Amino acid sequence: MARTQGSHAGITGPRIRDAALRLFAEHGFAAVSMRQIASAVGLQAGALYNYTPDKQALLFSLMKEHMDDLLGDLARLPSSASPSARLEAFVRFHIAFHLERPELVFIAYMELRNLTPENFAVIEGLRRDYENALQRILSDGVASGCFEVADTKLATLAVIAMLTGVTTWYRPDGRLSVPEVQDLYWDMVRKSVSA
Amino acid sequence: MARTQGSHAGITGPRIRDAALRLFAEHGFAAVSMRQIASAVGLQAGALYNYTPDKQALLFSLMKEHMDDLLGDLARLPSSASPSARLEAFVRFHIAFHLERPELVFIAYMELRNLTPENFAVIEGLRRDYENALQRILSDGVASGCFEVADTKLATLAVIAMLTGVTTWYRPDGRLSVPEVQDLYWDMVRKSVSA
DNA sequence: TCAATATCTGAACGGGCGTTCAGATCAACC
DNA sequence: GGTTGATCTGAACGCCCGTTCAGATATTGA
Repeated sequence: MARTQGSHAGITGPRIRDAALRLFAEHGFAAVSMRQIASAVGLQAGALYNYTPDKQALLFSLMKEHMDDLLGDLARLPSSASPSARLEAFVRFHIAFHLERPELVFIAYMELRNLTPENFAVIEGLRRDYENALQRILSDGVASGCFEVADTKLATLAVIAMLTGVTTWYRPDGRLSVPEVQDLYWDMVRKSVSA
Repeated sequence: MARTQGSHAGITGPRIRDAALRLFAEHGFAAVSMRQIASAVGLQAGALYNYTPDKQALLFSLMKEHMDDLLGDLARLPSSASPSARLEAFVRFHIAFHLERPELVFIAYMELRNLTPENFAVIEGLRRDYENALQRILSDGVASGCFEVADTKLATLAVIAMLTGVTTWYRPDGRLSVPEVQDLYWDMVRKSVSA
């Protein structure tokens, strides 16, 4: 027998993932070469193919894991509270989650068109699951009379777009802390769907 | 003497611009080659260089003209009305303008990182001018008591992000007309900044 | 009609691309 | 300590890249 697992596989794999994440976020998927990724990890390009079947799979796995994390964490939010409390929890969660991983968020939004049609369909389905979770909250709130929203689908997309925009300007060393940002966005969202 | 102007220049130039616009929007700047653009216009790649010094200038001119159009049209909105009326006009204008040119909007948001630092600074400056116009409206409204906004800078970015998101889902043959979309977004924005 | 010149072609330049693979290297188990 | 197999190198494959430019082509003013 020999090694049951590659001795470096457990280290090199994540390092490749991190390098690809950083480079894709900075320059874009199409503008980053496998040789650049390999160089960032201290490898030759060929060695990458011990860890990914091809460049496309590298992008897809980053986006897929990101969406799985997003939906997994979302599912842990309390679902029995009032629509207003659930909406507040959603807003605060969305902001915190996205600010914790700006590079993944950037990739997940910008590189959709670089996915193969099959991979795109998978990510798009997960994205829709996420949107549906918010739409459910808004619908419940409208049904119970605590929200007044003319079109829950449009409101869902509007709220998500507004919240996700935080990643384009927030800086950890900036004027506002994360809780302050959460408070400010929650105040706007709360009013925008209020009766 | 000979031709005072190239007989095709007035036709080929815009055709190159349009092809580049379409291809950049569909595949991304980095993923589109000069040969693809030339082929879409029925030329060899070398001929493009009669119309643009290089690929970067092609991207920059698209984005620069887009921002100039945006700011030019914005300046035509009435500026003497009440903050509330000015905000409504801004919201309706932003939606209509962006839905009329989804490809340019897409490029202007997605390809910023493919600009040279100098070109990026120019576009970023114009973008800030646009944001400042909205922030002025919000500040005036806060000063006159008709708006209640805790942080006008954050609210500015939040509103723009929310409105621009319309381009990611709106389809001309979809469920909602442009005026309906404008009404729905204006309703949400109005409430989100209300006192 | 013909000279002038705007426009375009076609080939070339040096270089980088994603991917493959034979063989070198090296760590873990017997 | 030798064997095994995971890991990696280095070279190669065919192809495409942005850009340049000499020369062909096309159109207009004279």
